[in-house]
Amino acid sequence: MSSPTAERAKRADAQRNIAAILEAARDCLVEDPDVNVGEIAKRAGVGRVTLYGHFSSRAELVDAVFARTLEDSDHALEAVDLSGDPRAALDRLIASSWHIVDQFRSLLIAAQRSMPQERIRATHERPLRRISGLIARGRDEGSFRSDLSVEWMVALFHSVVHTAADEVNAGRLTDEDAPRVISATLQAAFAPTSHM
Amino acid sequence: MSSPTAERAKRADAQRNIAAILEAARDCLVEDPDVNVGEIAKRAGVGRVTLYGHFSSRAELVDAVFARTLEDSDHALEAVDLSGDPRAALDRLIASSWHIVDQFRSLLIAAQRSMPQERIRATHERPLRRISGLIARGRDEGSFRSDLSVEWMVALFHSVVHTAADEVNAGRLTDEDAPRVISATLQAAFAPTSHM
DNA sequence: AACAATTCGAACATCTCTGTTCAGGTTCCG
DNA sequence: CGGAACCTGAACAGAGATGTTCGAATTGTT
Repeated sequence: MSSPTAERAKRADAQRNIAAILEAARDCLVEDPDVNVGEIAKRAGVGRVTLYGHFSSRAELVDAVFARTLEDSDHALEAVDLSGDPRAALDRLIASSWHIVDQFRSLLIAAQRSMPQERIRATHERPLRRISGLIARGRDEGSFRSDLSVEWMVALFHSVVHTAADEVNAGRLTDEDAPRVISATLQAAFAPTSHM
Repeated sequence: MSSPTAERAKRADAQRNIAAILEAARDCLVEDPDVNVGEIAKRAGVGRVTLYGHFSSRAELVDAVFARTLEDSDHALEAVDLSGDPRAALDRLIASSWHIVDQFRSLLIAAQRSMPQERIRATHERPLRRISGLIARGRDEGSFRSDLSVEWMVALFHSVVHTAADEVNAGRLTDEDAPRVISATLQAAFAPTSHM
């Protein structure tokens, strides 16, 4: 039954350990982007050697955690209704994106230190497309300005949400205020220019 | 003549070397925030031991380079006329800040990896005050919106300029377009809300 | 029960970087 | 010119981290 190329299914305990390692790695990396492999193994309740048996290098582990997190995030974003008035949709997207970014800010830093830029970008592709799609539609319908490139507006979206996360982290902004502030900023930045 | 607390003046060759090290360190850190001490010494045309004779640790050297760069930047910003229409002043400030941030983006990363957050913030104090002052005045005069905190607007200023630098670095924005895009973004984000 | 897959810790090999020591040479400064 | 300050390269010590090897024990699968 097993095709020549298909690897034999892992044993149950191996699968459990892999899952535990991924979960522990995510937790550890969120706390400290420079956490070492030993710490991750310990938190996963597993020997360091076992970890290396499943992930041949630290970079590979970080990549796996990062990719999986982006997948999860994209799945969460799938539930957001992006139809209707683009401005309202933008607010909904902000509300949902905010917590995700805030939560995994440190994980992104870890990724930036061990993964090539293109790989990080590629991993972001699907969530990026959601934002990009909404912005493009908003422009077409005249709800958003057209004198700035979609790419820039996407970058701005990212940037503003991230900045809010940093400000919360620094104690200069509260958790509850963040979505409102982000929204007030982006809605103004995206609005069509009056004098055209 | 030398007071008890005053250190004896360094010898001329020592002063030259210190200057060479600072300059080399700035160049190296701009190219690679993780550059090692040996590389910096080599570029300064000096032995590693000599470097450690003047800076007792890598962190101290990074701090010195960073502080000096911020000083230089602040001095450059001093020439910018921040009086008159706040909107026009903002544009002038953007034009001047843009190149500085673009140039020393990598240096900031190096600082973030070896200096405590408060120290980085403290080093930014003077340039930060310029921005903050302009924004406050613009708000008072009704040129800028008042429904967002000055702190947030300052953070946004930083963030947008930085994002532009990243986008240029990634090839998604050209060097010449950057100031215009930054300005178009910030002016919109700072403008008073119409429906108040 | 038997076999293979998996795990374990401890030890090992390496690498890279930081920071120090030393002994001898060079440069400055009065 | 004489002494102190300074520089030098090489070598050393040490901290961490990654990744590997080993033999023995354990656990899943059939």
